[in-house]
Amino acid sequence: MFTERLLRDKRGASLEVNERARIEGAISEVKTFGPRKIVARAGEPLTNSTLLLEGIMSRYLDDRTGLRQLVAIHFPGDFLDLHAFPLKVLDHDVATLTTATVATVPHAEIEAIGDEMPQLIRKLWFATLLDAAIHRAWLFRLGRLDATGRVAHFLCETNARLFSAGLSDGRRFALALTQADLAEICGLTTVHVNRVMRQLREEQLCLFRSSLVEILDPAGLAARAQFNPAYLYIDDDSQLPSVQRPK
Amino acid sequence: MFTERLLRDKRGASLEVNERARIEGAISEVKTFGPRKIVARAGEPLTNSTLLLEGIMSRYLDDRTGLRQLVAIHFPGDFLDLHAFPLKVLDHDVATLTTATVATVPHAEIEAIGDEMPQLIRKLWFATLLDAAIHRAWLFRLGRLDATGRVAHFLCETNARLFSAGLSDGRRFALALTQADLAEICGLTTVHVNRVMRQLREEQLCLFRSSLVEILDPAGLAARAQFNPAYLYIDDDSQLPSVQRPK
DNA sequence: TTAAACGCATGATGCAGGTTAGTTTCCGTC
DNA sequence: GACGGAAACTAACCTGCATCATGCGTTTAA
Repeated sequence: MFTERLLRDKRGASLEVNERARIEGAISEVKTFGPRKIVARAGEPLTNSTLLLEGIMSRYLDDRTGLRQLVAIHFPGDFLDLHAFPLKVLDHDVATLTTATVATVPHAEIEAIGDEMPQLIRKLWFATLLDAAIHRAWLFRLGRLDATGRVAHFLCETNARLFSAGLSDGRRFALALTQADLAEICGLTTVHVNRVMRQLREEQLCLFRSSLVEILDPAGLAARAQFNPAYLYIDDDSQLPSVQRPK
Repeated sequence: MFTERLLRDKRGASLEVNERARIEGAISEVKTFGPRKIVARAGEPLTNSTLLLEGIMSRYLDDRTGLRQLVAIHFPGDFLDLHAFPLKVLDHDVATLTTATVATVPHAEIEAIGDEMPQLIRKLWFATLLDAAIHRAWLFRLGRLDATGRVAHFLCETNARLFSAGLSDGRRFALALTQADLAEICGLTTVHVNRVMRQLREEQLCLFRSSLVEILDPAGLAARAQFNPAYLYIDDDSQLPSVQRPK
């Protein structure tokens, strides 16, 4: 039950029953954090990794003046600091955004899995590379899209990820983030995110109020965002909007 | 000899003699590409990964109008598409920037290494996560630094990476990139990169002409860039400039 | 029950960086 | 030594987003 969303519908990396059992057996603890709590700090040696069961968490880097840039956002089913297993020490902080429930997996257990089940280790490797692919999409977003495109791209991505986790119907989903969070994701100011949201609303592309996102025009939003979900490696993404669906 | 720079001086992941031998034995082919050649395209299934021996290569995403965003740049010693082993298909293009010599490693060989040498697979995993850590630093760069900071940050990072590969003395290094390349890395226009380079020159921080970078004021440049090399996981980075060296 | 804090909304103003349109310098090659 | 093509560099203009400020409704906590 803890792993039902882990790698769900991920191309070529979905977990077998025995693999899920092995990971569930490796869990040492399940706990809940309040909202906006720091879970791990950059530079601190880690001996466990964290599987997110419920809530939203983030990974971020702060600049000298305290301005924050999120480098990743995580939803239920994400193994959010699995990369701490090979790296041992992280280069960023990890925190909750909402109240969040997590399962803890000791690195010693992952090490054992490496010896016992090479195929499963490869799937965990895959999971960390999926995060890297998302990093790359974020780089494109920050480097080449304007403010409206960035927010639209994030909303398309989030819809796709939550859809694949069974948490979006493809158009509507709960998202307990503030406009300030969006700003820290998209490299903008809160003020400007507010203007962008109004614009998306006025163009009848998307609504976002009281923690609910409603995509009115999936194709239009994807076009505005130049969004193509290929980088999410979802098994069947044909139901998801995309700028162009090649082949 | 092909692996002398691979994971060199990387914290806790340097290769043992037998591990290097295993990887060298896995190389199926060594070849050279001309400058600005596409080596792999997004969406294309791959059965080999590529170890860069000489030259500079890039990974990038293009937008609808052809504007390009580099998501990674690679120097000798980098295993530049090792992530293609678990992922099988890439989400971005791979190309040379200069003439480049590469060694090809079939995925079947990596698979075999997984069964034989779990420790070595973990180091290869580490190598892909190092790329992800660099992605995160690039996200910070694009999201929170101004144009001058971005270019300064890239130059500090490149100095550190080349230093760790034995290709920079810590202040001066060869870098056969154009200002247009810098623009595609930093999410700027070539015109603006040119302005920034002049500014760095006038502030006596850094020179870049005829493919040679000379850092005049390492501490000043690092400060302008808010650069801290921790994310590069270099064994001993104490000789590298940094904004603040904690502890 | 009030006040403080937070999230959202909107307006005015300024500047960093984009855009367009060049010129200049440095190549290699015929 | 003339030609062509890239890369580097410059200048004039314009705009998207940051910055600063203010108000308002709603939640939190004292």
